[in-house]
Amino acid sequence: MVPPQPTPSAAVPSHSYELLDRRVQQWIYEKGWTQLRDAQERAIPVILGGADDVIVAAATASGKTEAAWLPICSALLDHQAEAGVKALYIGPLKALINDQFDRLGQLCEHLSLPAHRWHGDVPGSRKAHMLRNPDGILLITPESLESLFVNHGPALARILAGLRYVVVDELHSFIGSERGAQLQSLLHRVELLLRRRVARIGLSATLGDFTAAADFLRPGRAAAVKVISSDDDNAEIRLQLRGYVDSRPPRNPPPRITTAPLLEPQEPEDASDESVARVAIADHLFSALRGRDNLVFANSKAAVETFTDLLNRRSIANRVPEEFVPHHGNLSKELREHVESRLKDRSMPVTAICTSTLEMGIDIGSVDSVAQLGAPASVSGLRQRLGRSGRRQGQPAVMRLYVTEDEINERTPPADMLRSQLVQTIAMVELLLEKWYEAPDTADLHLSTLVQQILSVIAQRGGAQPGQLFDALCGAGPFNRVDKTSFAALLRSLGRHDVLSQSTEGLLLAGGLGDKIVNNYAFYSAFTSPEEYRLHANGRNIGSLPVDYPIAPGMLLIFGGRRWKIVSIDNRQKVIELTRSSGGRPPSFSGGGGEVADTVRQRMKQIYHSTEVPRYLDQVAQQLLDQGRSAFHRYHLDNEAILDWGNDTLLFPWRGDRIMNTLAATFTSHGLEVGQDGVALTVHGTTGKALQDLIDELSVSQRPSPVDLAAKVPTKESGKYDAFLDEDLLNVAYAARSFDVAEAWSSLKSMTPSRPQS
DNA sequence: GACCTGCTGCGGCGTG
Repeated sequence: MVPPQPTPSAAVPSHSYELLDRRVQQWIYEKGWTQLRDAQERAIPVILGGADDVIVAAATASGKTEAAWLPICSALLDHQAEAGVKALYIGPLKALINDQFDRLGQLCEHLSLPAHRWHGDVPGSRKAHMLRNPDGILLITPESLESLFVNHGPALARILAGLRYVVVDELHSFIGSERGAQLQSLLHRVELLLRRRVARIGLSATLGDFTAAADFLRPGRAAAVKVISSDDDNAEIRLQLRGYVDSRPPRNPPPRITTAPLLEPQEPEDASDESVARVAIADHLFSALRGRDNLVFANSKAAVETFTDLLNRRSIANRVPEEFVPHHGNLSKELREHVESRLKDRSMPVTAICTSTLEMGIDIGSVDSVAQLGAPASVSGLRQRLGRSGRRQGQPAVMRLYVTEDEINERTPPADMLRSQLVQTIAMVELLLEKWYEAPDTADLHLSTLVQQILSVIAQRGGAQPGQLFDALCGAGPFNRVDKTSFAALLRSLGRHDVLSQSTEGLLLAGGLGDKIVNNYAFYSAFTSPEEYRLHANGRNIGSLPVDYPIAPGMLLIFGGRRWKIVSIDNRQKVIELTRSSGGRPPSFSGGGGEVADTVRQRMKQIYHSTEVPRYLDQVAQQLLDQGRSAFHRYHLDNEAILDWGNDTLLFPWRGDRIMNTLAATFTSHGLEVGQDGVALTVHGTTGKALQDLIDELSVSQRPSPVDLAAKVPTKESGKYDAFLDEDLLNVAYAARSFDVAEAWSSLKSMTPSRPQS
């Protein structure tokens, strides 16, 4: 006799489980789950309610996506008869959408709920099928959703007719960026199209600021967003900060990689001009990481290539398998997928040397340790990187940080004497341990993305009245910080550039240039990308290279962890043909960096003042910290902000980059020549006395308007469509994005010696 | 000294 089967409801006894549809319970039961995870338990009743916007903040691999899908699928089963797509999932990466599609697919199949994915790599036939049979769940990128508005505008209301939920995955990756502004606009336009509100569900593992995240998810109604934060991430953290002193080898003059990305042939062994510190770091990485799975984060693509090459040559010299592989955004999809599959495969140890490409997204499980080469760019990035290790039960998160400072000689500038890279790294580690993260930067007006959205709404509706556009995008929309006057100026500016034209009835249409822009596939993204050459080797595409310096056949190159020689360059097809070689140099990539936060700089000053030595410093790092503190006191930076340095004067405000930028622009507008150099401003050709006089004068003067200050900055274009904006608009945008006049003035006041009232 | 992400529609051709 067969023993009675336990019912699904007996398998996972909990209140939330009981709320789920019987078919979803059945699926959970068949998966063999014995209980729901904390995030799931708490998210299910809220999401099933269907009316609330929700943020689910929980560590990766904590069942966060199921916390959304179990109740969503459960709710959708009640509305299967309705037409149209019922849930949208928006993901920042194609690879993430593919991952989710595979995982969600099992559940959906069990429930007979259709699931579709839509991004650039999905075949047109699948897309056509979705358009004919819109139903179930649609997994899509923001860019592809944009393309639906542009190319299927009239049909979109029908396609999305049954929409009840929008899920935004990796919510943090969108906040504050042009892409985030685009996403907000798309979500708002979906609701305008359907003439009703649709519940939004944001998922993230690293949100530093729930209020900012809620305000991003539902602008203006952040207080109503329900936040489910599941903090069961208490893995032990093991840190080591290793210091290195770089001395140039005795060759004259020392060649510098940054000035000559591709050099003539040279000896294949460790180039004799390779920095002493790099060689020592590579030696340590080789001995510490080999035989295990690790991620090594470098701060640039060039550094990724350099270290992969150094490590591979150590593998060859030691006759051991090559375990070190590069991963960055310019490598071909094939090479990157190869690295990703090697990381997922536990049978062979592998260490990926990477940029931020492996910070988030695809699920590569947990690695044994993480290394950071050079001072981290941000505390939140550091947290994200650390979180890649220690994700298996009972395993600590292990991170080694490698910081290099230059050897001191008679010409060493004060910023290097201060060992500021090391101190910045310590400040960031301390803040990380205190669970502080940078607040997302939401000051930008995103005018470039507003231009894109104006063109998109016009394409969607076949034209629009200026008032309609303002209402749809600015008034109640996500660009609500752009007022009517600025919006009118923006439209006029676009008209002058032939981006927009206006019919005699006042209807706005795309102009000649606007038409070309909308009808090119590059229109759908809100961000720019440089023109690049494809790199071919033996008929295979191995990646791409921005070419903004002279190149010629015969030149050598390190790329994808291997050494190459350029055979030919096809300027028309934009293809560089390569062949294997024994020498080479890593290429140079140009790109923007991050902004060091105010809190980090203020913490740096505290560290200089303190005598405490963090336990995670190795011996060299301790010596470097000691040297930095000695220099700090020797320069009297504990009491003074100004330091005479030859013909120049250095200013140390110990404030974030935005405030430093505001101070620099202020001094420039008073006729001074100012350079921004990490922790210091270098004021050229002036004395400390003269600078102090100016600071005293400024601190009691009226603060300038940020927009007037921006008018004096020569280059202000940064967004994709900034070229179509008039100077006045660029000034407003630049001021919002790059200045903090109030804090800059408070900094000036603090650098004024307090004088007794006479 | 400086990262990452994304991308339509259509015509033409070959194959089952």
